[in-house]
Amino acid sequence: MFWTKAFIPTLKEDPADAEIVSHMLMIRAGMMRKLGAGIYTYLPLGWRAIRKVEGIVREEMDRAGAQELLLPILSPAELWRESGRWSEYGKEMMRLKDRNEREFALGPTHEEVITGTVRGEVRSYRELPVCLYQIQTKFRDEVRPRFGVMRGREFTMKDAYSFHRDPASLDDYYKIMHEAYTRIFRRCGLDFRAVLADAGIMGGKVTHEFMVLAASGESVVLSCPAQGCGYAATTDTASGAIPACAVAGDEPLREVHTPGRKTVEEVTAFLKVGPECVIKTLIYEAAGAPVAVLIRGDRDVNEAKLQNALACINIALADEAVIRRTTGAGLGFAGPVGLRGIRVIADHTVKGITGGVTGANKTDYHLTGVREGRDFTVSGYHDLALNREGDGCPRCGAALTAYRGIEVGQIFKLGTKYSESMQAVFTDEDGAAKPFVMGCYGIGITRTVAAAIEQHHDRDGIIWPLSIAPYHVEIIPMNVGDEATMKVATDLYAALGQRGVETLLDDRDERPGVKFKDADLVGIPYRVVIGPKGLAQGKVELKSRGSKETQLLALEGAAEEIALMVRTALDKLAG
RNA sequence: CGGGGCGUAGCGCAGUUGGUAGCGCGUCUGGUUUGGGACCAGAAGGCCGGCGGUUCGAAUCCGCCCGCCCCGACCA
Repeated sequence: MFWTKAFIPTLKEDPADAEIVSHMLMIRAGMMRKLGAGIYTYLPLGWRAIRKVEGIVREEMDRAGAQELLLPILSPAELWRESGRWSEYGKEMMRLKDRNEREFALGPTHEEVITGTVRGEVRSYRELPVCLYQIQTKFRDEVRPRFGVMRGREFTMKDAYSFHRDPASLDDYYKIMHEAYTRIFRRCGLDFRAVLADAGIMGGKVTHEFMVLAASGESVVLSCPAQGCGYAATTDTASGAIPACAVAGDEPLREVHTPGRKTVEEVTAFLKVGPECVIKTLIYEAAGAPVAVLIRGDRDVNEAKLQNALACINIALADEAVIRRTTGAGLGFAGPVGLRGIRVIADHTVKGITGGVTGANKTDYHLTGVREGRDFTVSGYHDLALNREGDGCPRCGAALTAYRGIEVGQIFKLGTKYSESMQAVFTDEDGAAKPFVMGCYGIGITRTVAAAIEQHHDRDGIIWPLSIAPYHVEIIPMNVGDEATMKVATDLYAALGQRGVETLLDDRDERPGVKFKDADLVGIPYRVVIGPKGLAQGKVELKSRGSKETQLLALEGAAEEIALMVRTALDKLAG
């Protein structure tokens, strides 16, 4: 491609509304433009990078035995009612009505559609396992779209669904997919980790997220530094030993006046005790019913764990009216002692507390000297705490360390959640109708591109991994007015093209500085400068983006040499 | 949805006693330049987010709406 013919609108300045590097660079390098919050137009350069990632994903999915198909974006509400997610999915799902007031969803994910597709078509265990995938646009009405393509409302995703005869077959295939994902992200040139995760609304128990390591990542991973342990999990799902606190004195239960002290911070400052003495009491609403959740005052509740403990997806902190109704007190004075007519569950950190501080269920009063077991009991203890750095590894006990990551993929063992609710069954060897055992496997394509930029850039711009770069080589003729220079440039361009090297030739009549700046910004891995310095010796200058040194290549055979370099580097990434 | 901020030329921004709008970059023309975002001269480009109000007069004051960004609860 010749730059003068290409649509690559680069910008000198950072866009005002971009916060993170990948977002700024994708705009500045002319890869995309914003149309609305979380909605982007992909310009040719951005689209090429996206298609590179898609290509790698396709190759690896095919290698793993999956077959590509294309499901519709628009799906009737009926299908979602079958699985229960029409109501369960909540506001995140984009919904619309047709002219006859029939309801539809814009697919945020496709378990229902694929299950509806396979159901009735795959009838025998002999046809299993089967895995189908698509690369397609997904819609999610995110509460807060942000960070460019990282959290968009419309984004490209690869989603695969596998159907199995039994859990053992799913287990085998899950491993194959795990391996395929590892190959994909390695080929994309990413530094990543597979970590244990929470299944959330997808259902199922076993799931891993693939995290690209980046300080700008929205996910936090807790991992075990101990040699040979290997435990790593997102904070949504991580468990870990929380250090016990010294048991406070065994004072009698006493009511104290704590006017206006609502938060743990205010109460502990007022009573001159540590936050670990407080039994924090949060009133949640789970499927409309209030639940009191207790946790030690120095800890926070992990809502993903709470959802699992309550087996309820729609949970939220109750508003003040509900709190008043259930506790008889204003916000900030709830406590488990004497709390009636409401389910009370607690995190393990609450067990055995003596001399504790809790709300008195009476506005402006707290209780001190509270003893678990004597003054109150709970209906169950669960792991509800948000773990953090320093907590003990659940496998080996070593202190966990934390790092941030961008979630680019997730694989799930769904089990029979969808096949059962949607009556998708096959006939097994014994003649019995059984629900498919399912797995599903997602990759955020557009997010992967952004993650790659987060990991590969410098002050001047993007430094593409060769495998996903929009072009392999950029040729910069120093003086486009000079016939000899242009002859060398266009000959090299043609020779590289013949050898399958994707090349961009910056034939703009611009000063060198402008072209160099844009070349750095756009980040094509190899740059060939054709100018008087080299030509005087019959040579061209080759430089890798991101490296300082330039090497001179003899004009003769330059195309051959560059093509070989590109091929070798790509092969190396492909493993 | 709650809290904070912003909407003025393609992009980045200025614009306070209220008097019909400016700077830098980019674009176009001409010239001089040409190894890391050149210089000179000239030019084009604005329903000042929208609607309503106050006023002789509104980018500026008031109200409502829309859009965008950031901070808190979600997920590929």
